Amino acid sequence: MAVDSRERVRAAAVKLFAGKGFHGTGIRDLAQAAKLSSASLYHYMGTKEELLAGIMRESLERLLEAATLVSGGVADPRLRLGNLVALHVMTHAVQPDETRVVDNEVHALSAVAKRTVVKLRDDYELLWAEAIDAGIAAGAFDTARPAVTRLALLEMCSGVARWYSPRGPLTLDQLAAHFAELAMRALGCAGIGGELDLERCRTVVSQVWKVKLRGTGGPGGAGPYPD
Amino acid sequence: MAVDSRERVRAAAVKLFAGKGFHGTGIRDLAQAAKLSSASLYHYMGTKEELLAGIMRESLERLLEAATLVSGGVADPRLRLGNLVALHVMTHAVQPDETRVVDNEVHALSAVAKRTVVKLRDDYELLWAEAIDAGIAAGAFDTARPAVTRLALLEMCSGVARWYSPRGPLTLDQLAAHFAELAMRALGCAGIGGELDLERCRTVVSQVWKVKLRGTGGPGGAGPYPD
Amino acid sequence: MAVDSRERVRAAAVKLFAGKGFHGTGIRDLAQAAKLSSASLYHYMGTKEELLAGIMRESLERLLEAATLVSGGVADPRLRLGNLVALHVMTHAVQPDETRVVDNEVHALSAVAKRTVVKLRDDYELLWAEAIDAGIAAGAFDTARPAVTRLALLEMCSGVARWYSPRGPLTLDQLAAHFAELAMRALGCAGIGGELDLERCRTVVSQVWKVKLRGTGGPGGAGPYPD
Amino acid sequence: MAVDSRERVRAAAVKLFAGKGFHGTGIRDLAQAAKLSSASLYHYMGTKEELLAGIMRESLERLLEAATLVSGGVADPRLRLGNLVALHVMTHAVQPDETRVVDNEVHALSAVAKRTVVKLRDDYELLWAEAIDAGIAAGAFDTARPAVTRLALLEMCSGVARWYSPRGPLTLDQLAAHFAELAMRALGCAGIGGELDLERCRTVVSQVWKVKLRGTGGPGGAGPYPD
DNA sequence: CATGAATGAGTATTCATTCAT
DNA sequence: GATGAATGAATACTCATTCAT
Repeated sequence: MAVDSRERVRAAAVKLFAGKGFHGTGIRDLAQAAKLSSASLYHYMGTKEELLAGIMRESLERLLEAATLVSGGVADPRLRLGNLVALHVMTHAVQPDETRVVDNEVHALSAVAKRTVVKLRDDYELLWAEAIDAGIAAGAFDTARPAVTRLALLEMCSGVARWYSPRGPLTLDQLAAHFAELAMRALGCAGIGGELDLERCRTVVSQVWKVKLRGTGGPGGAGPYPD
Repeated sequence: MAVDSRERVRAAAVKLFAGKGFHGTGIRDLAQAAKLSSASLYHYMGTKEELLAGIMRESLERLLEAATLVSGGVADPRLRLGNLVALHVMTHAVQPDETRVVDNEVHALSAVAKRTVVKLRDDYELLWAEAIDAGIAAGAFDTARPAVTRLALLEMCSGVARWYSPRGPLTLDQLAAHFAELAMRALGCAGIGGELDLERCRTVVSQVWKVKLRGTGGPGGAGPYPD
Repeated sequence: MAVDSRERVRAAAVKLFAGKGFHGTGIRDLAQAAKLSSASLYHYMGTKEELLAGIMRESLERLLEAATLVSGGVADPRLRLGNLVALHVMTHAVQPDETRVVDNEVHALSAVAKRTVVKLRDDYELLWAEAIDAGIAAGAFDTARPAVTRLALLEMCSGVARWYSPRGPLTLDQLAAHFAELAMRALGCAGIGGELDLERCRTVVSQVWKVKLRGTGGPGGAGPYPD
Repeated sequence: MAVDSRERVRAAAVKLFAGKGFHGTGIRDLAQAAKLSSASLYHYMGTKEELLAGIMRESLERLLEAATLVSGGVADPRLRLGNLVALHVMTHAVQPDETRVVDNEVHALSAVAKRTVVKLRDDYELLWAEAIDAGIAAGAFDTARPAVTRLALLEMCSGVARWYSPRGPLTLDQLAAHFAELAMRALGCAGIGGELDLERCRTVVSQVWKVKLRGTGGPGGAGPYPD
């Protein structure tokens, strides 16, 4: 029961912070969404800001762990980056609320908490940077401004959280593959889509976030974006 | 004096809404930033929400006008999209606060205001969609999922507002050219950078936003992002 | 405790609204009078206007119920009106704050609440109108302008709330009897004072308003009005 | 022009204070109704409270003067009181806003201003008291509680300001005559309506308030109260 | 004569948080 | 574990009033 409540609070916070922003979400909103009184809320959380910080830290830790799992030991920089892109896109598609909170609510953090979060984010981006640099060093990638390109690709992939719908025409794998292809093109590198380990990415996302995924299952109907 | 104050309020709101979010910005913050008492603020604005809505509407109207100016009458879809990309990137680089407010604070709008803003955004995106569709129809572009690619590119370009610094190593033109190149690659289309009318984009941004631009001037020193 | 506070808030509101008017009473005044912080006030009320509307509605419902109790089943229109007058006067003497709020603060109500209150007031006045009309039809009453006379009598009786003091020389019964006599004279009808059921009126007032009445007890000393 | 504005302010204040109460009327409401900016308002008034006090004092002075004019030198107490009643009713019918402000907004006055106003009110009521006492002494009036009866009659007559409409079926003279009759009945004194000097009352009201009256002209159509 | 600009103090209401039960 | 009660501080916004122009 306690665990249940704790999770309900966490889940409510993620959804509300994503939808209305940290400052736009009141403690009463949280209580209502978690089916608890606002006083009871405080059995399961510290302050509202600690709740936010916990969500962000945990989300980034999961992303970082997942990224390590899908990129570690992959020698080919192209595949390494491809997996990173696929994972990032899948994560943002499957957990849009968590990722939007991470991406949009840093400003609401205290200086101390911000430091932690920014550090995690930097560690994560380093994986991308290393893959890109390695690809350039190996002559596989071609881009005049690696850092700019990295930022461009990260933003492109993070944007998925803002528009992807699981009820749309794309499966997770199709989505991830398309973005991996876009990334490779951006880096001047012909399609290696067939060699991506999408299943591994899916499995990792599923494990790290403890969610079930519909896998490669077909589309679920007309979504909010046309194709 | 009145005009001055009105503009100070608007400018303060843009900066604060961008930095701390609409709900994170108090009327006292606004007053302090505008060097006015909180009561005096109300000589120059309606409600706080109307202030936000005004900023968003005006920003989108300017973007839409600018986009029409740089894309209208450009027959080649590649050049048309290239100009749209360059303009979008320049706008987000030059006016990062306005564009971040537009991109991040829609949730704070009332239903009525939201409708207006979403309509403007849709009109704007239509210009991109038409250029991409025309490019595909003409055989110039190659992408399996035009709509997904469009969203990916838009997010990629909008992200510029989150990290670009005018004090960094890239000039506006270099930035815009790089993103145009990324877009063309994403659409499977060889570099046409040389034919982009970057000067026209710069002029339009400058006029529409009534700001002076450093033009193609060299880099200003080390920025917050490495290259 | 909760009930206590709720009642304290209601009682404070009645007294203050009566004395200084709705708009003249601040939320801080209410809080102070209810011995609560202004924030705590909101545990026991909705908005300030809902508090007012609740007071007015409840007061009118009680008055209407009481009037029905003392006039229902009384065949003789003279006695029926006499009882209505006695009840009205007693109510205004015993609950001057509630009745003054009802009589003076309608303008502070929102359109919706106003409708409800006016409807109740109309229902109540209908009892008077019916008794007067019946008395005329029966030849017991004689007045050229029944509607005008009704309004005149109502205002005359309501005025009691503005000047009567329980510490004055008149008991409730004496007051009520005097006004019943005035009403009968106004309707050209010889004194029937002896037949009025003042005790029933007193009992009904006492029950409906849940107050103890000194009954027919003698005067308590010199009051604010001379006799 | 100045005089015009001053009168517009006064007129606006009377109407608004009567309709929404002193505390319910903002300085901006006054400015709008007087077609002036809120700053300009202060060319024609002191503080808002002084404006109210001025209105109340002046209204009471006019009423007192008028009452003196219609009752002075009238030997018969029945006629004297009859004239006072007729004048009071006419005044409340013709100037409902002024009289309602006087009757309802005393609580908004400062202690000093309240003293003046209460003194004037007492002086005025003394005229009624003297007439009633004289009538009793002369054996013309019969009432057990002269003071209570006086208060009852005053409230009855003042109520006219709350419901009379000049567009209703009663002319001023009919209204005044009816109330004089009610008063006489209340005082146990047969009809002396025919001897009332209604024309004199009308003239005095007209002069004192500087208004034109439709005189005894017929009814203007269906009004808000039936007869 | 008229007003836009300005504001300190105030408005009603909500905030996140604590605590006794 | 759960919550009704409570509140100091904050919220967005309005008040009556002044004054320079």
